[in-house]
Formats: sequence, C-alpha cells, structure tokens
Amino acid sequence: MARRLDSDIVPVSGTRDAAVVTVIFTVEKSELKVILVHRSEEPFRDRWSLPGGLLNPGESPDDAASRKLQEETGVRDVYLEQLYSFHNLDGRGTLAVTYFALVDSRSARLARRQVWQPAWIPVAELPPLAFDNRSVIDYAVLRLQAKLDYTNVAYSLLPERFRLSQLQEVYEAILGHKLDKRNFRRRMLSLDLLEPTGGMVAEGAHRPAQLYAFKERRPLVL
Amino acid sequence: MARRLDSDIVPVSGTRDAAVVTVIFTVEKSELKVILVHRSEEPFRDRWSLPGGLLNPGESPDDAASRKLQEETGVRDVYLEQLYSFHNLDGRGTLAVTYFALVDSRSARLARRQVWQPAWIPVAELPPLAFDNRSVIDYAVLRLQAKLDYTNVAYSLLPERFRLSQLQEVYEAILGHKLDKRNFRRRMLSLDLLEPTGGMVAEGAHRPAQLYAFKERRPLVL
DNA sequence: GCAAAAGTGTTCTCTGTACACCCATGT
DNA sequence: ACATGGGTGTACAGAGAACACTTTTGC
Repeated sequence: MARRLDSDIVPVSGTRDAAVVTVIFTVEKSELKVILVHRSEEPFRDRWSLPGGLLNPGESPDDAASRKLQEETGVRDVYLEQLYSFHNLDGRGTLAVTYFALVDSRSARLARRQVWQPAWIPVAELPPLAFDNRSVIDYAVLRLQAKLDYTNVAYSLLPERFRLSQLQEVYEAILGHKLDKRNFRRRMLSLDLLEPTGGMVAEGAHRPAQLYAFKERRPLVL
Repeated sequence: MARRLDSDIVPVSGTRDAAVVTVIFTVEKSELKVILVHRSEEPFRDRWSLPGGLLNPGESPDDAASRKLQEETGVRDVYLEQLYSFHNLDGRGTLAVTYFALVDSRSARLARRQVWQPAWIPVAELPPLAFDNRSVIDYAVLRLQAKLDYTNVAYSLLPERFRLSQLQEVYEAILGHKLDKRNFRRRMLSLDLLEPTGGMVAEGAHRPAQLYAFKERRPLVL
C-alpha cells in the first residue's frame, strides 16, 4: 500500500488518527444530563471529558460510537446521530467524529471502573472540561433542541409507555423552560407520532393517567 | 508514539486514510449545478465523481476543503460548510469528510487539465456517478434548501449587488419550483438580510430595477 | 374534604399563501 | 403602441401562544 510507505516520524499524507467522541444525554429528575468521564491520565488528568476513543482497525465511526455508548451505559439501539467532525479537538491533530445519543436513564447502567469512571452530570452545571469539550456539548444541545420540535427523538429518553406529563417534563428539561400543558398536548397529539395504549396508571393520590407510546421507536426522517 | 509502532500491514489502531469531498454548487441559467470531475483512473474510470482528495499532512479538513475548492474554481472566501462524515465512501475504508460550497459562477474559473477535468453539471440531470456520490449530492441539496429559508447563504451565489428578481431565480433553481413574486419580496425584505444600494440598473426594454446587497456577505448564525 | 395530578376550549396574533394589475423603459 | 420585466396590496387560512377551571383519585 503506497499510502503506508512513509516513516514513523513524517506523517503519512492523508493518514491520521481518527476518533469518536460521544455526547450521551438523558433526562433524570427533570434535568438534562450528559455522561462525563473522570480522566485518569494526562493531558487534563483529573478533569472531566466526554467519553471517546480511537477507532478500531476497520471499524466505522458509527460502529465505534455505538460501541462506546454500550461500554459506558450498557444500552444499544438508542437514538444515535452524527454531529460534526472536528480537527485537533485533542491538541494532537486527531480527526474526531462527534455523536450524540439519547438514553433512558432507567435502562442505562453506568460502567464501574477503577479509572475513567463515567458519571451523569447536569448540563446546567458543567465543571471545567478537558479540551474544547464544552463547545461540543453546547452544539449537541442545540441540535437536540432543534430536533425535538419536529421529530420523535424523545422516544429514546422514555420507557415504551409513558404519561404525557412525563413527555412534557422531558421537553421542558431539554428546552430549559416550562411549557403550557394544553398547548403541549394539542401539539404533540397533532404531530401524529403518538398513540394511546389504552393502559392507565394510577400512581399516587390523584386521577390516573392515560399511557401513550411512540408509534415508531426508531429515528424518523421528517 | 505508541499508536505508530504497528507494522505496515496490520492497520494501526485509530489511524486511517482521511479525505475531503466537496459538493460545489452554483446557479447558472436558472439551473442548480455542481462540479463533477471526469475520472481518469480506476476505480470508476471515465465516470464522474465529486472533487476530493486526501488530507495533506497536518492539514485540517476545513483547510483541505478550502484548498480543493480553490483548485477547482479559483475562488476563495465563499460559503463553505461541513456536511457529514462518511466511512468507506470509496470502498477502501477511507474516512471522508464532506463539504458543500456555494460559488458565483461569474467569478469561478474551472480548472483546465488534461485529466480529472471538472465541469458544471445540472443537478437535475446527473449522470451515473462513482461510489455513492449520488446520495452525498442529494444530502447536500437538502441541507442547502433548508438553509435557504433562514439564512443569508445565497450571498455566495450572487454578485455583490443584484436585482430581487435575480435572487428569486436563485431561490427557484435551488428549491426546484416557482415562487410568487410578491410573497418572495415581502418575505426577503422582512428578514432584514438585504439593503437597497440606491443603485438602479436598466438592462433591456423595461423599467430599471433597484439593486440590493446582502448586509453581511459571510455566514450568519441564526 | 382536601391535596395532587389529569384533562379540556376559546381567543388572538402572526405568518404563509393565493391572487392581478399598473409602471417605466427601449424599440 | 407594444413588449418586457419591475413593482405593489388585500383577503383568507392555519399555527402558535396566552390563559383557568373541572375531574378523578388516595388519604
């Protein structure tokens, strides 16, 4: 392969380190949170950063992001979308393809490790981050907010069946402000993404709620 | 660097070929066109494909796209936006970062070469393309159409000063359908992106037209 | 009977769309 | 005078936003 004939020192034309970085969101206790990992090595030792890593040989970025997501949370088959590719996000000339994912915190189980321990951190209270990870998160939040209005992405943040008030909490957490209940319900139902399941749930000293489900629990191209 | 200790044969973890692919648009004679290059080598010899190439050592994808754009058209400082990153677009496991650019065909000068000659091809009449370039173009067109509604991207397709009817032609070519003149003008002017220059131009047997300019001839974040 | 969440309608404003005629000029 | 593109206004429909009370249940 001609492209690999160069030495170790001189970078090979067109060839470079490639990595994925994942912004993994959930909504828990009415807060939008992301997974950050506690860095156990330099650079930025003891700071927090987004989970990520180099691609395996022959692995596609999509597959690497999916693998990373599963390593950190144990979940698969959730909403996962490519965000943007950054050059030199790590100060070492790496080409980083970023992704964002949406997971239901009830089904996620954070990895338990001695090092590089992941944790759910509220987006509203981010600590100082390694590299330029802050702007990656900001960008991911903007994309998520935009998608929320026209797609069914929220399916990936909720159990299969849920109350409309739960859905509204998810929306409020992501958008960062309260929504009017009547307008929210009318709009959601008019989008034709949901269907009533017939099931009701009474969980407390109040009127029981109708349970709804997304008609499709997979990404929709709208 | 531990990541470069592996042999020539076994792919190095995280390291791979990286390339850019550019979708360069213009509007000419009321048609939306893209630059395609006539392939002079295998694979897909004698087919058409999007301009692109491997990154130079240390070069960022943005810089490479900008360079490629200048190589093909001679223009700089036009609208250039990252689209999406594809794995294996070329069947050789390369990581390809795609971009789309908008150029004014009046200021572009297509490269003249013996091989890999570029040409403007109407998007409505694409020939069979190499690799999966067709879907890249389709995706770029969708992005362009979406951006058109809310941003000033069209500045990059027109001379500094232009008639509103020219702007409307550009919009119609990109959207693929006719627009109502009165509604188009009202909407454009209400977006507050344009300003009248005071200049008029008479070019033919009819009433002279007011000339407008974009307030900003650079990407706006809206 | 009271606390707590579920559920429901109407009004107003704004935006997008449909639609047709007169104006200024060159020949 | 006529051909050519420049320029203008109004009416309707649909979407989003504001806004408050009744219902069902557990305790």
